[in-house]
Amino acid sequence: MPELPEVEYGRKVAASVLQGRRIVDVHVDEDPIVVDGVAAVDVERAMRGAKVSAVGRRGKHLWLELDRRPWPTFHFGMTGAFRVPAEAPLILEGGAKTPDMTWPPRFTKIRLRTDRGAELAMTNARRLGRIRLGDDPAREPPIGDLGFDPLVEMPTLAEFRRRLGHRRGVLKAVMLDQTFAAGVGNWIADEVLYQAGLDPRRRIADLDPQEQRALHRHLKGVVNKAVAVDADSRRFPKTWLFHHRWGKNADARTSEGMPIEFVTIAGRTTAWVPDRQR
DNA sequence: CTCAGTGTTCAGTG
DNA sequence: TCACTGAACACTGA
Repeated sequence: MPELPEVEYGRKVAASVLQGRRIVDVHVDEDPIVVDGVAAVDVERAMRGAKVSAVGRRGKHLWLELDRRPWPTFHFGMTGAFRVPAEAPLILEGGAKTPDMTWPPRFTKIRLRTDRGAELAMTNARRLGRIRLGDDPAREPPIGDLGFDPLVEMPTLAEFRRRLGHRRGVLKAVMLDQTFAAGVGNWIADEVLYQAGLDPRRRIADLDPQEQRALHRHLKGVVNKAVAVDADSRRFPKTWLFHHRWGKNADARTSEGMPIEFVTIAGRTTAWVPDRQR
């Protein structure tokens, strides 16, 4: 459940179960997603019996704020989600055609239960996710190294321009850089550049003030809108590129009938509309 | 059998 | 130092 809006939805799901509750039982799989010399039992020990005051998020990272240290942190990688029973996942994992409503769901890596009997699971089909422990995760790497979070700490236009001034690279690469804007991933980067009317191959240093303003406005706009609808893509505006970018069809077109091009930039498939992006 | 994918990191090059 | 590329990680279905 990769980008900022999907992770924010995961934060809300976890908070709905955990906030103010005590974790009475937890099972963590011994799996490569548990890293940095941490064993599954270490994560279990950190969580079992602890009371959760809040679920934090910055960019694509989540953590549990407990009444003792260390705190567990979570990253979903290319796939993954926090799940609760009887609630359909936001994104289908493992190439599923229909929502997996079994419990525990396929690809579960962590399961826990609270003093109210509520359950939460973390899934991670492709196992590129990460679980760590930290004494103050928001300030330690990797979370401490992140740039601004566009949902909760979107800079003013003046500050945004100042930060752009420190960057070289092409637009798409800068948008994907987590030390610039935390939580922007492949589809958000493309959506923002599409709405801002900017060619993803352009150099950041070549933007004029109006183009900088468009980038600022649409970054804020796309993230806020996606979060406002709980990252449910069926409720994204019909005009968004998002609805037409998947599958890499040679004849893919926007809602206005403009052809969509697919190129690789910064190592990622980039969907853009030459008729609209300069 | 091959390939790509809503992500990150690391080694190597310029 | 910085920008950039390609590979690696890991899994699944088209």
